[in-house]
Amino acid sequence: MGATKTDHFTDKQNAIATLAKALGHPARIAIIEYLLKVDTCICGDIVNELPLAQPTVSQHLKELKNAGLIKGEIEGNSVCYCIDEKGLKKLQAYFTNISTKAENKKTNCC
Amino acid sequence: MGATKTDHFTDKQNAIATLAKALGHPARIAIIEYLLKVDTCICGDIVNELPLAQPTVSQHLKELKNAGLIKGEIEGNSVCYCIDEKGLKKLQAYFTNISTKAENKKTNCC
DNA sequence: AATCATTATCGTAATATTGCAATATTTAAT
DNA sequence: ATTAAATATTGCAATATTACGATAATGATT
Repeated sequence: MGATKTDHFTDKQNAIATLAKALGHPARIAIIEYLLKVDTCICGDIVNELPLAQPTVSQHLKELKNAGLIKGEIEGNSVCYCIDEKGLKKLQAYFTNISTKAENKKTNCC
Repeated sequence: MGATKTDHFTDKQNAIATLAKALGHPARIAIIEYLLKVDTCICGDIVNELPLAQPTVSQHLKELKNAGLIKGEIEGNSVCYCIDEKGLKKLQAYFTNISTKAENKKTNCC
C-alpha cells in the first residue's frame, strides 16, 4: 500500500506525528532556523539561502504552513513568512513531557 | 527526483530532521508512548497494541532503533525493546531551544 | 497597458515510505 | 531432532515525497 493508517491512531498521536513529519526534512529545519535568525521577516530570500529551486522551496513552505509551524502573509508582491510559535510550543511541550517520563522510569531493561 | 539532498545541509540539521522524521508517523508515536506506559519492557506485545501486521511493526521498530529513539535486546526468544532516552532528550533540547528563541522575538510581522 | 519581480501551481520523473503475505531465522520447549 | 513461538527479512504493490522545469498568477514599476 503506502498510505498511513491515520484512522487507527488517536487524534493526539496523529497531530504530533504531523508536526514531527513536517520537520522531518533538513530543508524545513533550515527554513525554521533561518526564520528564527533574521529579525526582519522579509522572506523571499529563503530561496537564496537554500540549495533548492524556487518551486521546491515554495512547496516546503506550504508544508510548514499546513502543519501550523509558520505563517505567511502577502506583502505587496512578496510574501512575509514567519514562525508560528504555537506549533513549536506543542512540540516542545510534548517532548519535554515524554522526555521527563522516560527519565523517571527506573525499570529500564536495556 | 525524490531523494532528499542531505549533503547540502548541516550535520545538525540532518540529525534533527532524521529524529523528527522517525516520529513523523502515528504508529511510531504510539510505540514510543506504549514503551513509556509499560513498566516491564516485555515488548513483543507491541504488535497486539497496534492495528498493524507484525512485519509492519517490526519495520517501524527498526526505524526507531536506527534513529536512536529506542533500544532493543534479545531476551531468550523474544526481544526487549525500550526507550533510548538520548534521542528524546536531543529533541526536547532542540525544541526547547528554538521555541524559546521564537518567544523572544519581538519583531514578528504576521 | 506592458514589463518586471515575486511567489504559487501544474505536470512529471525519480525515489522513498507504508503495509502485508510469505518466508527465513532464532531460541525455547517438547 | 521436532516443533512451536517470537521476531526479522524479503518481495512486492500502492501511495507519498522530493525536486524541478514550465507556466500561471499577482502586484509593482515604468
